[in-house]
Amino acid sequence: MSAQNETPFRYTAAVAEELETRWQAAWEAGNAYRQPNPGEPGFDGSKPKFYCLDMFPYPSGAGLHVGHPEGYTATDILCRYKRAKGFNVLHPMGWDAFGLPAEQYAIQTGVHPEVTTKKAIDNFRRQLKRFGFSYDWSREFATIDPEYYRWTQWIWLLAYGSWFDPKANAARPIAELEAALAKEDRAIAVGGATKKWSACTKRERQAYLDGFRLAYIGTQTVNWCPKLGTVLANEEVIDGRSERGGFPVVRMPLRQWMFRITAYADRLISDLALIDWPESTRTMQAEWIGRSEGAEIRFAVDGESEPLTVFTTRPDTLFGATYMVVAPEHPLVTHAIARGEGGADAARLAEYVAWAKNRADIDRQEAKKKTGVPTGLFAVNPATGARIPVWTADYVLMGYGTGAIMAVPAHDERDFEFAKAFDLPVVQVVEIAGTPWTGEAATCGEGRAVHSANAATGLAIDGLATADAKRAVIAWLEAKGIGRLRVNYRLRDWLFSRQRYWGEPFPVVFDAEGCHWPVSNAALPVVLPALADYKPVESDTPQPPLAKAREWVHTTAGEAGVDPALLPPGTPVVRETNTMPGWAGSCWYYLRYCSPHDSGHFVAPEAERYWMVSRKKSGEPHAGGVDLYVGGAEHAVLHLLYARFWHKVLFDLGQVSTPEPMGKLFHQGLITSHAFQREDGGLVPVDEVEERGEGQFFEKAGGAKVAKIIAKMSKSLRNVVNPDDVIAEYGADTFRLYEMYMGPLEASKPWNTRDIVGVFRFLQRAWRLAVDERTGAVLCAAHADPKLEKQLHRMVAKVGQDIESLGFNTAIAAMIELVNAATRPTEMADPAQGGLTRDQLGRFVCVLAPFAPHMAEELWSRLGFEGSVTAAAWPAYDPAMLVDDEVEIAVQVQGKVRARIMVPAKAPPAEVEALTLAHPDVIPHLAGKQPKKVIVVPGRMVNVVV
RNA sequence: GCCGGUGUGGCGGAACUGGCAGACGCAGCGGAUUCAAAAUCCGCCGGGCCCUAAACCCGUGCAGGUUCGAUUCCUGUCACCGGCACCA
Repeated sequence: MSAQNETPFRYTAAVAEELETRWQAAWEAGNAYRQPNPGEPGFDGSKPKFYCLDMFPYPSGAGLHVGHPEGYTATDILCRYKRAKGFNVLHPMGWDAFGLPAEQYAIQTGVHPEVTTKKAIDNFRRQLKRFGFSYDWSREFATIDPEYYRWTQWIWLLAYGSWFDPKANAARPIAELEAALAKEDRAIAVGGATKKWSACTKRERQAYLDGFRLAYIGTQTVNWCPKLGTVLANEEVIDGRSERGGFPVVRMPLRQWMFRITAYADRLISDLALIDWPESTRTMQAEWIGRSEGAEIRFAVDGESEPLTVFTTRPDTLFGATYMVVAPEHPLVTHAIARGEGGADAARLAEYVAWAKNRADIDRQEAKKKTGVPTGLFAVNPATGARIPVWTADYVLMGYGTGAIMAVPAHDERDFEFAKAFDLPVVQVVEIAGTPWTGEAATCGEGRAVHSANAATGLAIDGLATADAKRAVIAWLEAKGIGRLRVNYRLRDWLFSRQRYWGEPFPVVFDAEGCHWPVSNAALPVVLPALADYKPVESDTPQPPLAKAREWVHTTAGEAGVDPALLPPGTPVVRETNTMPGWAGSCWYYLRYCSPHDSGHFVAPEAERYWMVSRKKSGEPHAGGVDLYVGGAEHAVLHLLYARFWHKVLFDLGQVSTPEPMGKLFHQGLITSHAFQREDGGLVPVDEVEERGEGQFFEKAGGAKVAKIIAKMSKSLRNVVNPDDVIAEYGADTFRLYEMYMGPLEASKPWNTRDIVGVFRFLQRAWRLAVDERTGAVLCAAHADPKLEKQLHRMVAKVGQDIESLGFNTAIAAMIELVNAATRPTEMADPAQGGLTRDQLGRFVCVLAPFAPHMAEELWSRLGFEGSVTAAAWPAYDPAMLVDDEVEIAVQVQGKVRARIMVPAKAPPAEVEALTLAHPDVIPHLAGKQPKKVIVVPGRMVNVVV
């Protein structure tokens, strides 16, 4: 007799597959997860709301990997639980489909990105649906949908039409600024001179306003990646290489569209305090923005009309500034070369600058040996009055501060190293307790000022602590008019153009004079033209592929949709051929989900107010809108910073209700895998290794011993797990359960296929509690076992708490414990004896439902309960059931457990003490001595100290 | 170098605000059932000492400290992971 015949109704992969696809179809047909908006039929305004968002995926051609369903399962469990607890739940899904990853895949396969992307989306959708996630698919969209990117362009135009008003510390329409300039006929800087607004040309006015727009065009030193054929944002460059692909990046000046994110630097830092985000991510953002407080000091330079301005965080060390350094790109270096002070030095200087410019960032970082040459110029230290040399060196970066420093070798390691290398003077001006000055090394940190007084200049700070010395020097600088307090940021403006095809076109055109004109909102979207040859141009200079769409590029103002009030319709114009970066669409997609089909607004105001406005327990409004945002930590300073910036612009302009987009953020941990490592550190793919004996691994070829290590999943290591395979072998419910049972959601943890069977067996046991494997009949206990009833209450309470704190692994453990306790022995006279009653099974199934929704729905239906388990309320528990009448407590003597006793839970300490001291296992350890002290922790333990 | 995080059985992990270390799962071992196997059910499962058991001792990276009591708090230290990195 075969096993199949004995237990034909066992829960197997085939059974799982059948019931999972059947229920998925039923849920879809019944719109089980459709969440209406306020004002729509079926909307229940009496319920609280919960907006739970997953980071939407890039639909790559490789399909879903096991990391995607980790976060998605977690949010699905939470959303199902919240629905059962009576919330209106917004839980949408969509596709982040523009940008480099999708485009690179298209280039690899030689198929147009539109085709590959749509195919990839279909595949991702199919895979996600197979997991049974409870998304409201009626809200689905992709960032490549013209009806979506129409609003991406609209938001860009909004930023283009705005400026940052420092007085309001907020964005304002640029029309207000323009009106004020015209009304007051203000004099503005044009070229080197100033001119009245009324006397300025169109182009001059535009250039001036471009200095204020939040989305502006300007010439910047950009990161050009020849291999990718595009420029990249600072955030996309890691150690001089592209974040995507790891290709070298060079820096070059280019006229590009930018976002004035630096205007928001302060608010982007300070508002981090308002949101419930992981500390690590907030720290990373704060460090990326890099606020530092210090002073700006202007040094007079011999023979130069303009002073040399530096930024320093240590103005208190001004007396120790013995030389100055400017970046090789600094304009003063050009002057110095032209002036040729010091004869032969001019040639050396020019040579050094050329060398430094061509030196890749990577080389700069590797060789930290200081290099530099004197400019031949001299500046005056305003504190000492001394003439100090001005050098140029590539350890000073043009992109930070003013691109120039005052060097204080005594108290800065880099300056010290440089001074030693080129024999420049070193003067100690700070005495630091615990770090005596030897002259052998720089002493860094705070202390007291020394050798810092000069009667001639009137500055004397000797003896002052660093903080006071800073204040004193700044006050002196301000009085002298040669410096001031200054806050500096590491953050640069955000480069927003890409020389790629697969992105949103900019809704802007240029006239013959090179002036830019916005496409009017009514003419949106500016649709990405179909282009057969979309490949990026691998070159040393940027060449956007869209330039190849000649008919599209060369058009008229009227054709392009420029407001006739701005430009006559017949004016010949060219379209912008750069496209927006992949980040554009993900900057605001969470808003679109609130009203994805609204054709009149980027988000319907009423929907935005309903879904995005939350209140804290105290009743005050929360700064952030989305109640829970779950995704990987790799976007900590990219997507998550950009989205905050866009949201703040929209907030300032009255388009959204909250200053922050995401109230609570959670990063799921990385799912890693195994790989094998040779003694020399080289990694060996898993399929080239065999196990001989217990935990001993050897390379198949050569037989060298290798060690099993944890590594990221990668194609080259052939340790990538495909979710489809796992679902085929065990079903979606098992997959969901396995990923949630692996460990804490936030921890990175290794995939171990062998362990999956554990949760599969749990589901089989749960099934067996309700279904007779031999007959398929429903099986229920006739009478409730009081002990099991109590455990069921505890399980309901524990799982509910654990879901709210995202502790899914322990929640599952609690369910397993209950099922183990309720499991019947193999040989049972009457299957209706033991196990759980129908009522108990119903409650268990409700708790199981968020985790394994398909099995839960099937059991719910088989047990004959009304409706769908997806609509059932979360079971109540009786708090009285959570406490025991009698508890076992540990009895310790000198902190060591010597006995265990059963006592009533509410036994008075004196009684416990008496029981303890009389205990036969305790008496020998007292050794006849009188206990000094007895500590009783009610319900837990008792400790006797002798 | 700086910042953040993590170190618990053979493995993944559990342990609420300091209170019985190792829940739950995997692997392993033993038993019941079976002609046999699978499946199922029951039991054991950190180390030492020991024929076995009781008892005892050790044990949460390492070394100290605070405490009646430390995986949990403090100091130092090592290792690994992530981020930043000539940022003035």
